[in-house]
This record gives sequence, structure tokens and C-alpha cells, in this order.
Amino acid sequence: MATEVRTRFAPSPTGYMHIGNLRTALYEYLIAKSNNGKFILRIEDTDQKRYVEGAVEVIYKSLRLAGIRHDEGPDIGGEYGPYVQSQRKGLYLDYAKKLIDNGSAYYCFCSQERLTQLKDSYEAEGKVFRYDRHCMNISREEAEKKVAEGQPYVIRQKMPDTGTTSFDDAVYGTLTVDNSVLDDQILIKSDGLPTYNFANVVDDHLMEITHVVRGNEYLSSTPKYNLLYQAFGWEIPTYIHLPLIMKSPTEKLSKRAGDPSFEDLISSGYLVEAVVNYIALLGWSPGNTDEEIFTLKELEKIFSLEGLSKSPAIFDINKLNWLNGEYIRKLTPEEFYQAAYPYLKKAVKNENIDIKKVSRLLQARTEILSTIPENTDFFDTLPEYDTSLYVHKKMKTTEEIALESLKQAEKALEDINEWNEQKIHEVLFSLVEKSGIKNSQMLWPVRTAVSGKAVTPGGAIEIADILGKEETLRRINVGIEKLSSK
RNA sequence: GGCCCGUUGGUCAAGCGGCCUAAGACACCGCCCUUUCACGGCGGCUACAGGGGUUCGAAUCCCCUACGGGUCACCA
Repeated sequence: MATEVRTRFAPSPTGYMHIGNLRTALYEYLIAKSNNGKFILRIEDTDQKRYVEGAVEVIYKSLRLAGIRHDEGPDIGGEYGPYVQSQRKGLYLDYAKKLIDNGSAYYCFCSQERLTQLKDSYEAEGKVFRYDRHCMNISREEAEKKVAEGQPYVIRQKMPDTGTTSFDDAVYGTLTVDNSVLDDQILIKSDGLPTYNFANVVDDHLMEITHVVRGNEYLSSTPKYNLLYQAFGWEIPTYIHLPLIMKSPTEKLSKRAGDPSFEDLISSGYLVEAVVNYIALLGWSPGNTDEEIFTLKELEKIFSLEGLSKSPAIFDINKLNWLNGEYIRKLTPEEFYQAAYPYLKKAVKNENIDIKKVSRLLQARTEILSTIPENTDFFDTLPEYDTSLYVHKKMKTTEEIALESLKQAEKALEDINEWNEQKIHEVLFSLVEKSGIKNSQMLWPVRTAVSGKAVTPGGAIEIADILGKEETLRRINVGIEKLSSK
């Protein structure tokens, strides 16, 4: 059997699911699934200084929420565990030693101070920093003696002095760099833990990862990875570097700048499916089709590497809004009601209001759930408004006409026994017919009176129905008084 | 700054040498529907960064320039 495709999402637990990270996870998942492969979750917590309480839970939660299910991971196990790097600590040192054995790495005892000085002097000369290999020629015996004595040390990768290193990337093609720009990077830190770069290579190999998918900020460190694979004699995986997600042409999307995380988007009224769909389209295109609404299941079928783009994509909230609206309209009324309920409850506390009816009015008019309270608060309390609201050119209304219409409406509405949309409709329209005015000359004033707003979800009749007879008449009366006192 | 990558309308993008006087979507603007708003329908607006090649022919290939980004840690 051909080797199974295995991808991995390897976040470091920072307590925050960045949109870019989520997209990386999504693509990794999709690459695996579109090839009937496996998607693995591995936690990269080799930086102890950055440890954040509960951060791993955020990762689980976000992935679960997004519907991105891993086949192996710390929480569910698998044949290649453990899946947390800090729990694999012992293993990296042994691998680093193998590299020392074959001459691809060496011990280094340089102090932070020396390194800092070195860096400063390079900087002063305007040169790029490269470790000066001060420790490279320490003999193996001497080095091991120092280690045995307990001297702090790191292990560095020995880069070739001359020549070039090339690697293939599935989206960027073949890339070549001069070896002279490669720094003898640290593999094992003085705390004994591996650096990200080293742990990554070792774990990806051990976990038989076939496709290494990551953000394009890793593009320039990839030659070092290749050299590491070669030094071990391991098979080089397929590299897939993803273009960045930007907030503007010149700024990255970032937490520090206050850009929303996945959870932020969800809690501000975006639907999970819409967000997932949207980010799938940031940096990837399904190709020659006009379709752009896809479920995760559909994406699992159609995703392909060819659609990956090389250039950065700007996160466009407008398009997300639209897509979210599309998803909202696709919900059944009941599903929408469930989703809208918490937002409705924020604005509409009056028990007499049938929020289910409000919900029905809202579904076609809502793009982001969080806008619901501001659009429905008038059901609870009639806002203060100016009589100029009654004047609308296109509706052909003036304050005089409005006053007259409201007076007629009030009288006619009072006679309704069975208060429902149909009845209200009949009454109001017969009024229109009787007085020979335009529909709008009756309905605009009524809508204005019952809502106190220029824009509302639903029209006069729907709102009156929801408000109930008593409240409707009360509000119409308020309107009459406002207009009469002018 | 060195190295690496990128550049189709405001945004996401199709396009892989002739089908391109360049798709589709979002946004924006207009019209229609309509009791407001929305939904829906119809239409409009804007793009191959610039310059050189290669070729019968270039958005597509090559080079240069400009601009943007990434990266140069005992962070990931």
C-alpha cells in the first residue's frame, strides 16, 4: 500500500487560536482527509517560559468547535505518542547525539554574554549574525568532559560552509539558498529541551508525517530542516508553505493589534460554519467553479494543493459578513431561533413579546447575530424620537398626513377583537382604500409610531401584531400626541 | 541591510502561451420588487505594478526596476 498521507497541526499553546493558525489546521486537516489520510495534533511546548495555563484546552476546544477532528493527539492517543513535546524530552537529546556522532552537530559552551557581544559586533558592522563556531573545534573528549562536569551547553547544527541547499515546496516550487547564510542553529537548548526547529524535524519523522504544512514565515528556515533530514538520512517530507493572512496590505492579522481570534468571531455572532468556509477561501480557491459556499464535508472532498495561492490574502470582514448572512438564511427557522435566542434576550425582556415571531422577522435581515439587540430593542421600550421621522418623501408622508393616518388607525384598530396580522392587515388596508391614500401614507406612520425608529425588522403590521393591541394603541397614541403638540 | 518570497479591480480570486477587447464573488452605485429595512432579481463601476526581452502570439515564459511581505533568537 502506498504510504498514507499524514499531516499534523503543531501549535504551541499560547492560549489563543489565531485565525491564521486555525486556517493552517484546516488545510492540514483537508489535505489529510482529501487523501484519506490522518490528521495529527501535536502540542509544541518546548518553550517553558511561554507556558500558559489552560492553553491546550483552548486548542482542543477550538478544533472541536470548528469540526476539525484529529485522528491522533494528546487527548485521544495514537501509535506515535506521546503527542506533547515536553513529554518526549528524553528522546531529542539522543537524536542530537547521533548528529554529533556523524559530524553534523557539535557541543557549544558559549555564554549568553559572549553571544550577545558577538551579535552586537556583527550588528555594528552591519553584517548578518552567524555563530562564529568558537566551539566547533573543541574535541569530542574535551566537550564530553565539560558536559560531565555539569557545564551548561547547547548543541548546534553544523551547516555546510559552501554550496547551496535546495528544497521543493508544493506551492512555491524549488527554492535555493546559499549555505553561507545558514547559521549553526541550536538544536538542544541549555535547559535540555529541543528548539522548535529540531523537535519539529525529529517528531515529524518519528510520527511519519508526509506533508509538512505551515505558514510561509518558515520558508526561510526550511533549508535547515532539509539539511537535518539529510544528516539523519531520513526521507524528506512534502513541504507546503501557506501564504499569510493579512489585515491590510501591509499589516499582519495579529492578536496584539486587537484582531479577532476564532473564539472572538464566534462569540460576536458569526457562525462556525461560515467562519470555516470563509477562511478556507483565504489562500485557496476551488478553481474553475462559481461555487463558494462549502461545508467542511464538501471541502474534504474537493480540497487540492493546486488551488493554494502564493500571495498573502487580506481578511475581509465584509465578505465574512455576507457569507455569515448566507449561512444564517440557510438555517431552519428553529435553528435560527436557537442561535438568535441569547441575543434576542439581551434586548427583549418583556414577556409579552413573542420572540419567536421576532426571530422570524430577523432571519433574512441578520448578517451578524450580535446586531440583533440593537435592531430589536424597540420592542421592549419605545425609544424617544422626533416627529421628523414621520416625514418621508418617497412614502409621500408629511406630519399632517401622519397625524391623520394615526388617528384613523387608532380608531380602527381599537375595534379589532382578534389581534393578528391578518386582521390588522385588513383593517389598515381598508382604511387606505376608504380614504384613497397610498399604502405607504398609512403604513409608514404606523410603523414609525409603533417602533420609534427609521429602520426596523418587519413592517407596521408585523410589529403591531407582536406588540399586541394594547401596546400598539399606546404607541400610536404617543405618536398622535407628539404630532398634535407641534 | 543580507537572503528568500510575492504582485490580476477596494477585497477574495479564475486564468497555467492563442478560447482574455480577463470569469465569478464581496463591497460600492443604480433600477426593480416592496408598508421601512433586509431578502430576491437586473444592471453598472473599477484590474493583469512598471519597463525590457522570448514568441507569429504573453496576464501566462525570462530579465531588470518598483513596491509589499517573510526571515535573520538557547521564540515558535
